[in-house]
Amino acid sequence: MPELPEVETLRKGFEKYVVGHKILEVEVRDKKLLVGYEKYVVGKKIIAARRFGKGLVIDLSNGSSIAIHIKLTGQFVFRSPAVNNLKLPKQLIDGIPSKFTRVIFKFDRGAVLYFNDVRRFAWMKVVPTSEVGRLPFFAGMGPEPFKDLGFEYFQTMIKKSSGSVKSALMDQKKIGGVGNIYANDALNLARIDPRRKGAGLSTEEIKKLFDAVHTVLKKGLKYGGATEINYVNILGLVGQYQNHFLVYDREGEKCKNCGGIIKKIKIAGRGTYFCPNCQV
DNA sequence: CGAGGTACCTGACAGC
DNA sequence: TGCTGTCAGGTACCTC
Repeated sequence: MPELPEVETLRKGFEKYVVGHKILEVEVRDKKLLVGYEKYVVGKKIIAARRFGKGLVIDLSNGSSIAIHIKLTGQFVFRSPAVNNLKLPKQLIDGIPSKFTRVIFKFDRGAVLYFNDVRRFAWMKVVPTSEVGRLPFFAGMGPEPFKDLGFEYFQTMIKKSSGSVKSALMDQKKIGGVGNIYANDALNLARIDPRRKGAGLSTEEIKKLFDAVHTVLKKGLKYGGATEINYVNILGLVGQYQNHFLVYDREGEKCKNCGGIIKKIKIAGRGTYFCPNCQV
């Protein structure tokens, strides 16, 4: 699912292919998105693509930005004469535009950016670039791995949380960017039972977890993210991290660490996978 | 304030 | 075949 590695992979794609293009036309097919804001983006050039946690920010040449959260099923797929000449592997999503295409950005030089979203959970907001940080989602977000998440803060945060350690990892207000997949895998790598209360973890365990969070996110980035439902990068290609899950979506299979059988339970309403044998 | 539950939305899939 | 029910996941919002 779109978590830090997936959104970062998408952001890199924007940087490589979309930045520099000028928006000539916007076709909004879903009335929930961008309606009334077309005038702020048409005729403007895309100058940067930034990421905050699982959020994406596209900066425009007129001092406006498009803040985006692709939620569960949002996809951005870029096409241009140059991209069409690339020899892309046969894992392309098919049918763009499709009935799930919600917005189409038409650029100069024959380029097009499709925004697809099956479940329509995604949001897209146009705001002055200087005010992106005031949008509630960004304003409330905690520090994020590889950026400003320090161990001292992480340790304090985990120890004072009253719920399960897994819920704490997934709380965007506590840490930005970690979702269900990477929380499950990080806890397996740190050999910690996801049901445990954060307050009950030792400093040593918290250090292992801190390192594990970074390790699994890095691995996710290396494989271009995970495609569980329909995440794709800017070219429409699926990620590969799902082939390297430690425990996520592997109920009944063997733990890669100890060979124990992976179990699935629910924690705070979320599917939770762990190895009862080595995660204690 | 914090943590848990649920709505949001729709396709996939299991079971009848 | 086709219908019904359940599940999935990130966040907003409500409730305790």
